[in-house]
Amino acid sequence: MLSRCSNTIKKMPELPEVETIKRDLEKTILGKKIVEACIHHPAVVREPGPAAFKKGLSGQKIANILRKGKMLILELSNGKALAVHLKMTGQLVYPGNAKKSRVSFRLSDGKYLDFNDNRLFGELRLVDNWQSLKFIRGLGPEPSELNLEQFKKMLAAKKTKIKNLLLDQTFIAGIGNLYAAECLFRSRIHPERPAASLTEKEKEILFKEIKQVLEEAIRYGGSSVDDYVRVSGKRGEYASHHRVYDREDKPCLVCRTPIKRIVLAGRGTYFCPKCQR
DNA sequence: AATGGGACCTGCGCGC
DNA sequence: TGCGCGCAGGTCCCAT
Repeated sequence: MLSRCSNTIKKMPELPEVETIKRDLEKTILGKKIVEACIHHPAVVREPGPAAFKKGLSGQKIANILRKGKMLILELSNGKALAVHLKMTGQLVYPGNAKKSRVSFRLSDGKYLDFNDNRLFGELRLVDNWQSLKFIRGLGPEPSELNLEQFKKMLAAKKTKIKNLLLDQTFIAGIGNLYAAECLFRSRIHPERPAASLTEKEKEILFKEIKQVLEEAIRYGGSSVDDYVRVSGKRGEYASHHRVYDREDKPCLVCRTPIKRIVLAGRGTYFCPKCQR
């Protein structure tokens, strides 16, 4: 039997974590100017080239900060935007030390905003028009902007497994592997159920749980399982509220049945085989 | 057309 | 004790 310790699990920031970072950034760096971008590892700068990236950022005020799904957008005073995707191990830390960062931004207050990213999956893009980014254009609706009727319509005729659908950013924005597991557990829905097979009642419950879990996680500052930290470097406090994620073989918190782990869409999927049908 | 799997990466736990 | 393998996951891309 494979056993996984919880600290081997890498978890990327999902909607609640990125939203927490967005709010932290609003409190700390909004309105400040980027004096200089120091690129320590060019791989994370996806567009444009390093020179144009530095030039386009230099002297620009951070005018507005938005989140779209798991993507952060920093709108700049020159009309361009810095789009940031943290992927799995990306972090934005302020004030940083500019030492282990992939890119650090020296701000007008003399401090650094560090972009850290062990695994180099993260993406920084300086663009003229963030709305036209392919990822943004493909994004499904934000859970918070969705009503029940729309959600029901979206599920209709979908034969895909419900878990896979929740992970699909073009279907709904911001849910990742951890929150998909938590939402389905609380809704008592088996992750492999074809989406369209959910009863009206189940669709209502799932809709409600998605909103509730995400809101709750935001209130706790997100889930720090491994790499995710808040802008201050502090951990999010939601992980202790997880009920099913990363609990393989541990007793279900409702019925004591051992939690099962299967692989769906290449992702570890945790569920209670008794509660979730 | 929808679905699935590999690539991209690195750090860490575990097995030998 | 030490080393190397396999796994973790979001998104893109390609094959079926």
